[in-house]
Amino acid sequence: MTYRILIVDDEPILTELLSSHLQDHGYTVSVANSSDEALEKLNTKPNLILLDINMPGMDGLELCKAIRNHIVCPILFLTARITEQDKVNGLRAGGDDYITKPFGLQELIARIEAHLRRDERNNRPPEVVTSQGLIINLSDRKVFWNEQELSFSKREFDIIEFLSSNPNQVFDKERIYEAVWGYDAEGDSSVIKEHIRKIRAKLMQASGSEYIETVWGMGYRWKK
Amino acid sequence: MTYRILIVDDEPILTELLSSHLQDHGYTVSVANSSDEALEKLNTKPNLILLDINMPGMDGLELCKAIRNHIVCPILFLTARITEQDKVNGLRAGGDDYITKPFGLQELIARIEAHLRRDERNNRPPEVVTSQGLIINLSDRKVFWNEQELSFSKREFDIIEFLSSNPNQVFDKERIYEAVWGYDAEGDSSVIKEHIRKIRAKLMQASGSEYIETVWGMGYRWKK
DNA sequence: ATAAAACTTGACGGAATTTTGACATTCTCT
DNA sequence: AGAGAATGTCAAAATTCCGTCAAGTTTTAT
Repeated sequence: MTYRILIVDDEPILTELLSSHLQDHGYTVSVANSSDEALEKLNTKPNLILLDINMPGMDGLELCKAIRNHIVCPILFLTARITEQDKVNGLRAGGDDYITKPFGLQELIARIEAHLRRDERNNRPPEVVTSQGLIINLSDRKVFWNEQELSFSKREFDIIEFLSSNPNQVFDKERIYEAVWGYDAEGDSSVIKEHIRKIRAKLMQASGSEYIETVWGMGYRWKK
Repeated sequence: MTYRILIVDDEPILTELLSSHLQDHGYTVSVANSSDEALEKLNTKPNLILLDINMPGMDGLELCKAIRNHIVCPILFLTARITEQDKVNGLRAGGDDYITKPFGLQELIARIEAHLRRDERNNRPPEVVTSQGLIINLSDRKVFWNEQELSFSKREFDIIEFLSSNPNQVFDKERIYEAVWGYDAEGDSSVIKEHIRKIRAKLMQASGSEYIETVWGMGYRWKK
């Protein structure tokens, strides 16, 4: 899953820097240089918002409240101020965290990740059930065939998770590789056929049926 | 346990009356006569909030949403209105119940108690009991194996608390480190395997069984 | 102040996983 | 049918990860 982040700040230099840095970390980034623009860009359905608290026109705090009327996602304030009162005001307006300028990019990334994870944990459906008694529990990362638990390695489970969460769709090896290894991973996506083999063997041994179908020349698909 | 109740209403006469009545029933009461005051008084960590829906300035519904961004507790609306639409609006804003004015004090107490009871059931497990006689008391920070108390250091207990509160889920070392040390802590999350080792040794010595499972390449999980 | 306990660090070996590459098989198209 | 490309199989190599220990540092208790 690749996350979308909306940056709201009126300093183009800063937004430019942040944007490219976040993109390097695999995020999809939208930028708004004004409050109005920010409200428009909410339709990109960001997973997280970085919000400069000092903005001309509508204040960052006001904007925060306005945003809260539309979507639910973590909102992190970027600010030079740091008084306790500011903090209270920000949280009161519906913000989730404060990051004071100047901040390290590492810290920024760490906080973003923390909030995204927390947010994700709050609204993740716990499990996916597929045909004929095979249960894939995504939060526990366990797979059951009837009462029996099947054991999969990390990569194997990640591939199962990706495919079974998007049943009946065909994904080529590059796509799967990107989803599981990461967009910037270097390496040969031909490893996948080996992992697929292992997965198939385990599933077949336990259940006696095929869950992953090869679509020749196109990729693989999870049958449902 | 004595519960804290926050009353939010702009009519001093009413708040005065309610306050003394609730105090007679053993509750600790805070009063806010405006929305701003209400938000400030959230730091008293009320267990329940009585909220007048008709308030000057920020509307009761808005206030309710704002409160919801900060704490989780039952919110009961006090209102003269009673249309179905109002009810829907209120619940949508995050309210838990409606009490229409004028109301009997007995009824009020009854509803408050009902909600407190329900709330307590929902999110205050004072202790976690896991398989075979192991008891983890989170509020006292003590662990028992049958009658015998086991001793854990702070870090050890923190890790046990985090894992056992989220049984069966797998957390990688970074995630555990973040949860226990804090998301902005610097340091090497590899310390965790050493703490895990200590925890396992103590639990094994006392109970003879494994509670923490290693999921290779993914992290650790509390078996339940 | 001193001792004890808790916490952290780094290194090592072994174990499980992941990757690689050679080769076999299957499929598509002519 | 046969060439070429894509996929499947297998075993060995490379890598990553975990458990353990010993030693150093910090914190807490006496």
